[in-house]
Amino acid sequence: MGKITVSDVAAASGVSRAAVSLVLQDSHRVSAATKERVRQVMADLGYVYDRRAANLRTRKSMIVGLIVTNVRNPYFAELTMTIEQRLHEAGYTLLLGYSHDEDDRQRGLLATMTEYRVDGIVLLPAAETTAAALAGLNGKSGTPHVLIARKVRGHDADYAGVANIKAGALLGRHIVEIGARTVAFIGGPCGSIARTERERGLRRELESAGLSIPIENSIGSPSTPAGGIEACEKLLAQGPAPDVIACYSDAVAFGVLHTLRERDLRVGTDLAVAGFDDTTEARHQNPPLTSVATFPERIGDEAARLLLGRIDQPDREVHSRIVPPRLNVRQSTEGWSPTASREQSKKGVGR
Amino acid sequence: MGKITVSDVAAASGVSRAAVSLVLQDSHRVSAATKERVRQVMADLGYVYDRRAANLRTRKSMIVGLIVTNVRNPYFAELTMTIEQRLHEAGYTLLLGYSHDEDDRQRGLLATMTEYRVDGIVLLPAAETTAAALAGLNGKSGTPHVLIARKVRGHDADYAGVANIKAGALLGRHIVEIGARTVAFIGGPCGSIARTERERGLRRELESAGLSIPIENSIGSPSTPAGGIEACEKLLAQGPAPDVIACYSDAVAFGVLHTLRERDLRVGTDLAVAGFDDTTEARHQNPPLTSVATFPERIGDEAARLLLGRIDQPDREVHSRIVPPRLNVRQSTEGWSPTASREQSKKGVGR
DNA sequence: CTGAAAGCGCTTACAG
DNA sequence: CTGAAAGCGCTTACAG
Repeated sequence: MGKITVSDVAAASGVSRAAVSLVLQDSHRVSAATKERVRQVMADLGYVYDRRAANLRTRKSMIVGLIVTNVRNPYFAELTMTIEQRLHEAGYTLLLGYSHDEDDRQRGLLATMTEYRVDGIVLLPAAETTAAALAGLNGKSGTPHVLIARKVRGHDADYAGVANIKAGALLGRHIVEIGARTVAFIGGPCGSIARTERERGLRRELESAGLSIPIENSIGSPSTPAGGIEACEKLLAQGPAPDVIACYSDAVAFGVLHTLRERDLRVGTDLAVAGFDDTTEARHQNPPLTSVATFPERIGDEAARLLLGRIDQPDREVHSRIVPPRLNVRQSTEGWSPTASREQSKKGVGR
Repeated sequence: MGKITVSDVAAASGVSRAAVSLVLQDSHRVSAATKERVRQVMADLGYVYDRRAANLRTRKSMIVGLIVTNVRNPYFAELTMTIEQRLHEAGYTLLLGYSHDEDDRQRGLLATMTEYRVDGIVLLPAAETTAAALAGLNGKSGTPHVLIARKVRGHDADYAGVANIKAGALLGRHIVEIGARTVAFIGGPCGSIARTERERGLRRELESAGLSIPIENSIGSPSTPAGGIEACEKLLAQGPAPDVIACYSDAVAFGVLHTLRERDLRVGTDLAVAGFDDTTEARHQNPPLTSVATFPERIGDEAARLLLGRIDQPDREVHSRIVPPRLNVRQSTEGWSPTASREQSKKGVGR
């Protein structure tokens, strides 16, 4: 009943412990006959390999840490799935933690993973992460790691993410093209680089056409439907709805659509709404939601590739992989036009 | 640059390795002064505790394995988040794997986790899991584990899940009450216990009111929006839409809503649609979706509790925690009535 | 192709 | 309160 070890297997099959270890690794230094015999003994005894011991000895762990803020967000769920898939293919198992966007929690998870001597870490940084909090990862006893989706100012590390300024600009141009005059940018964590960059791209294109987003029309929130509802209500409380509500993410947009429905504002007619990420749910909305695709599978893929590369060559130069976004136009903006909207106003709808 | 170990710390602080170990555990057998000195040395040297070595020695791991099929499904995402939270609070770290509903993959993950000597495993079994595939978990060198969401026929283990028959019955009664005559049950993995049970409860209530679900109106699919679209198209190809489409899950229902919209069938007027799980998205649909809540947070909570109990007492009797479901009625069924629907048919809408 | 010995980095009695 | 010794279960040169 006590755990069976290589020693037990060695004794029962009449070979040395080293020989058993070689069988475990399917070494060609052991005859086929011996291998078979030893394996039979293992099966009979119910031997189970102990990777912890093996890893301690070989100084590898074949474990990678994955820290994300939250997986209720389908975008992060997709990212997580892809990364697990790629690292699994490379023979790694994942140690998982959710930071809930809390710096303390993230710090604890990083410490734990370091103490387990993971071979590498994939980190989607909590919103307020400082370079100081990650400094330990780059020190002499650091851990190979890659940041995803959010960069951390002042922290030099491999990074995979989407071109957020470009993403904002794509939507900005589209807004100009449909002839909108008034625009709001809603949702997303206020300080975050991703939000800042999307807004910057958006404003750049709008301004080149003489449009702008009044400061009170840029409203942050958590990147969730609930956040979208809250931000949208704040926006509508300020005055008449703008021509376009650009949402930080599809998740936010879902909440916005909900709120607008409750107010009997017809999306795609009375006003236009768009999101970012292009989740599956976006095209299943009513009306289907215009969204800027940010390709979590590709980002996950690049992140896994970067990490494997760095584990292999810890001292190589730092790389960034920036995935280009794509605008997918759907009914939620396509249906809107300045005329249609103005007619509505005349009929008194829209307020 | 070579890794700093307890020996290095001991040498640098002039105490024995045992003493350093005791400091690490904050033992009262070491004086405060010594502790402070040793800790200072650790900080100066950049010492990082090696949990693998410690765990090897103490024969614990403080790691729990979590295997779920997929986390794109928001229901599973919520379950995962809750379990991580509870186990984290209890001091455990999670080893994660996605089975993608594949038996082979699941088998591999279970083997890996066993080899890492996890203290326990939380398993959301792949759809086709057999008792034989899990037999190893119950053997003499087994691992404490708990099954969630899906039972496995013939495998005796702790289990946390929702009362699926009851859930089906709740929806069945509601369907009878709104006066529907024709019903379909759409989506969900065909062989699975969850689907079978939800359908059984549904049929029981319908039959007690003289209604039934024709065999060709029970159509399986993956539990995703895409699965819902596929199953719904199959259903509509067979003839006129039924009064009610009961969907295996909200995920399936989202696909069904999408398909019905494309066919210009008005949900909540021409016909009724309902789902299971009551995800946040359900109440943000247009119209808001009637759904039977299945409380993933509560199931995750119970699962964590069961696992911790079993890790503590490996030989205790097997427990099941069955969470009662709740029906949340919304516009997608509430708006429908036999009359409204009949008027539609006369106008030629609905085909 | 095989065996005896050392060691990965920790903890735990045990004796002082 | 501290130290010397053994050991967790594996692998890796090294010598045969």
